Amino acid sequence: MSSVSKTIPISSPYHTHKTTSNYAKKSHNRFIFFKQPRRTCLLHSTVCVSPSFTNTTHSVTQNQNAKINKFCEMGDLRNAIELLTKSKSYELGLNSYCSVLQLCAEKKSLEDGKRVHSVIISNGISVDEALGAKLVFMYVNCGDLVQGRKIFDKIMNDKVFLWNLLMSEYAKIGNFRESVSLFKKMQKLGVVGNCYTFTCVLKCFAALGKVKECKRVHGYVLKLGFGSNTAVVNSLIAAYFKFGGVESAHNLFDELSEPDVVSWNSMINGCVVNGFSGNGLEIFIQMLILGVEVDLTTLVSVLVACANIGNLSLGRALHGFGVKACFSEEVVFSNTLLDMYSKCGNLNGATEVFVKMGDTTIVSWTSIIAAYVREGLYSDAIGLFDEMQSKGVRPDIYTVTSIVHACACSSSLDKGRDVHSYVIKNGMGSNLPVTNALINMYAKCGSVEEARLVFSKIPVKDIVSWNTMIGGYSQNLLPNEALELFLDMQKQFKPDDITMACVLPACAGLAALDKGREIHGHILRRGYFSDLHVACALVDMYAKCGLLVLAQLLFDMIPKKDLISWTVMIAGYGMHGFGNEAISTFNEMRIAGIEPDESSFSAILNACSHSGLLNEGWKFFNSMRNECGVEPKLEHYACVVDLLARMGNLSKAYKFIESMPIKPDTTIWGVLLSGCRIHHDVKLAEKVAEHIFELEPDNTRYYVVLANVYAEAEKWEEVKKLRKRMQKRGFKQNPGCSWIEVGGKFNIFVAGNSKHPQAKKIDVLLSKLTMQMQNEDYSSMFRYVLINEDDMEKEMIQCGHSEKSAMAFGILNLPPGRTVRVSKNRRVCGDCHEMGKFMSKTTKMEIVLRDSNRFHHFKDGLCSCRDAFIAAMAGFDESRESASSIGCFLDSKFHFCQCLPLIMRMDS
DNA sequence: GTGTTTATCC
Repeated sequence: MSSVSKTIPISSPYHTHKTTSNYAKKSHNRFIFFKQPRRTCLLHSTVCVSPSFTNTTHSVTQNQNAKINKFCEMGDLRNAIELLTKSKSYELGLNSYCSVLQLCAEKKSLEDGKRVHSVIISNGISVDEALGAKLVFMYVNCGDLVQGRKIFDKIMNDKVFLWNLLMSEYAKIGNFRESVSLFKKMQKLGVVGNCYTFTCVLKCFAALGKVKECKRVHGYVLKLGFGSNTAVVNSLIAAYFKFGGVESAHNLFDELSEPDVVSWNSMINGCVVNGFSGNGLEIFIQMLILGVEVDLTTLVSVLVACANIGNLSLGRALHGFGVKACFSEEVVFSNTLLDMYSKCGNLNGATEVFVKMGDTTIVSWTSIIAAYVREGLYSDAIGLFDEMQSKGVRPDIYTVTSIVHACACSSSLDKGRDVHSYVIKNGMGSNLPVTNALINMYAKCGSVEEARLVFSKIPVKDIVSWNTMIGGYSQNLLPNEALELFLDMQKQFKPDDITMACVLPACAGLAALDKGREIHGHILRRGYFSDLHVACALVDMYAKCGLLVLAQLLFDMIPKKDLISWTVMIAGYGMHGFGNEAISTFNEMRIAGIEPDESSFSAILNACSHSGLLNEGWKFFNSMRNECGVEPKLEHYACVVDLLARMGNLSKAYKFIESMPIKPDTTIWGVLLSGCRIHHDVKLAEKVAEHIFELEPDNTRYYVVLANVYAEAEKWEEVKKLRKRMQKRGFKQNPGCSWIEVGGKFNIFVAGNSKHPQAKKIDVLLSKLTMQMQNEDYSSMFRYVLINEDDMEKEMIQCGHSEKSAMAFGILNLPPGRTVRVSKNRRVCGDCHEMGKFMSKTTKMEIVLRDSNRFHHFKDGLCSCRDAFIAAMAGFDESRESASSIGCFLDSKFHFCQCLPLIMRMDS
């Protein structure tokens, strides 16, 4: 780096055009810049055309042949062919045909070549080795590989150069198999290869992923004495890098007596491709120190290295370097440069390069589109994509992948579908990056069915396909599907760190602690904890499975915590009711120099809600915009309304909602409605409810809340009216359900269903405990009279007390000292909440109950949710009012997945 | 020799 800036005065790359040529001359004595030499014709120098004059009339023949040769020498193909065609067969020597064919080949004129060939045929010339070779060369060089091969097979030439020609031609079109099979045939016939043969065959074996064959060729090459041939060793270096043999490649390079620019480039590129960009840069600097010539390839590789490690300053220097070396007109240079700026986070630089480009290719467009996507400017990226197409540039797989990603990130489902049909129409449907991006797009846009459809149609899936689909299920709150797919995947693939990060949220969603622990073991064995994504997902999983202490322990083990890790921990404390711990963690984060974002403010405000910390909540809310420049969203306003309403500041909460700069949704009004219920404000409740019914007339849950408000005020007429209004809408609710994992097996208790094998034992225990509770006057906690059961639909009122049964099952089946961990898909009912406390006191067992909103730790007759809230709500179960009152009223993203665990046995 | 796909939090 320093050597670059010492020798080259770096000014802005954009202002160097005028002085370019002068500067290039000046720097010539230190660095030699050159563009790649044009591929010279190999055959021109190696083919000896035997001058065989077998025909009669010496002077005429000589005359015609000499004229043709003269035309050929001057490159006048038209006249050469004209003369050839006009001449009589006996006037022409083989030499003339060869010369004309050679010129056709050089001019890449297949039409003319074919004409010469037909003249040869009609003249009845027998094609000898030399003429045959020329014909093959002409056809191959003019792009007709098939015809060339046909003639080659007829003449069976033993000249190496023809074999090399065909091999390299097949390699060029990507038919490495054919190239390799020619090599094998050649060996069978005893044709000894030369350096061109081996460079080509190494390339082919490397491309085919044949490690063993490459090593065999390596040995063969040494035996034949090509071990010090720079070109051959260069191919060996490239081959070893291809298989990750970084050390072998280095050894080969070190032993090279005369490394050329290709050797250096191979080393740099090999390092960069294998993830050692830093080493690549070091080698480049070595090159500069030694004064080795630097070419376009070198610059391109080094720019990629800069992009990989985000070294913008070196990238800029190389920009100037390249401009001075006259590479600015090279599309490849500009494309790489563009991408470097983008990957180093400098969109302006990337855009400037793009705008100033003379010629652009599909790569340029893809790079600039990817640059916008990288910056989160999705609609601009989509706009560029459309502009590109309107200019007649057809998107390829790379472009499509990038734009599908943009659709995924901006939830542009319709555009995504458009691109999908383009993919199908253009036969890109079998490209894995494309299909994987499509799966991701559908999943991110919430259309899991379409995602699954694309996934199912892939015949050979890679690990990205599996990870994407598993993650898609997790994100769409389908943890059972995610875990099921995770099991399927393991039949074919070893999960990697990304798989872990994709599947852990599913464990968290189901509170599947045993499965989570199993995955944790996997993570430890494979050393995945060092990955931040994995570590955060693990902390989150343990927090959501109720093991807050373990979550905290793991969190402390994360060496470099980022915003997400802090947010996970803050949210973890919050959902367990540790508001003060959440606050101190939040403060610690800020001291660590990490600026909070929307999500971390959600986490801390929710934590305040769960712990009823009104003043603190206000403080955080105000600091959002004022100190941190984060614009509050609906979820943040909802937390403040929750805090105000819970504390009885109902009119203040109402005014707060009215003053909101964004339109309040039903959640916000619903939170206030719940507050009205707790504080028995019928009038305000009616007013608030009308706002809700206007916004969401079909959401019956708020009718239920209002019905409870009326019932508690004994306004039975109003309850009746409301019930009629509700019946018109219809009322449906999923069953309440609780589950407990014992010995890796899920035991599910559905409300009102007593089909569990241990139902009798559970009933006996619960009856016994209920009796004890009544004796100890626990029932006095139930202050409210329930709405008359006959008045309301039965299923609406029935709680079924599934959590009670699950807790009882845990007590009966777990050894003493173990914590009973129960999860519920809805809010805990007040009755069961009291039972939980009582159980923890009489059995001396700790019970952790996760409801749809938060955790309740029952210990020694107390609950972590603090019973201040219980007094206001006791006796009301969640089936009558789902935005109930333990903890906060909120139904935000903060809530747990409300799915039931369908997989009964999780052991794989 | 340049460009593309998967993950953690609220």
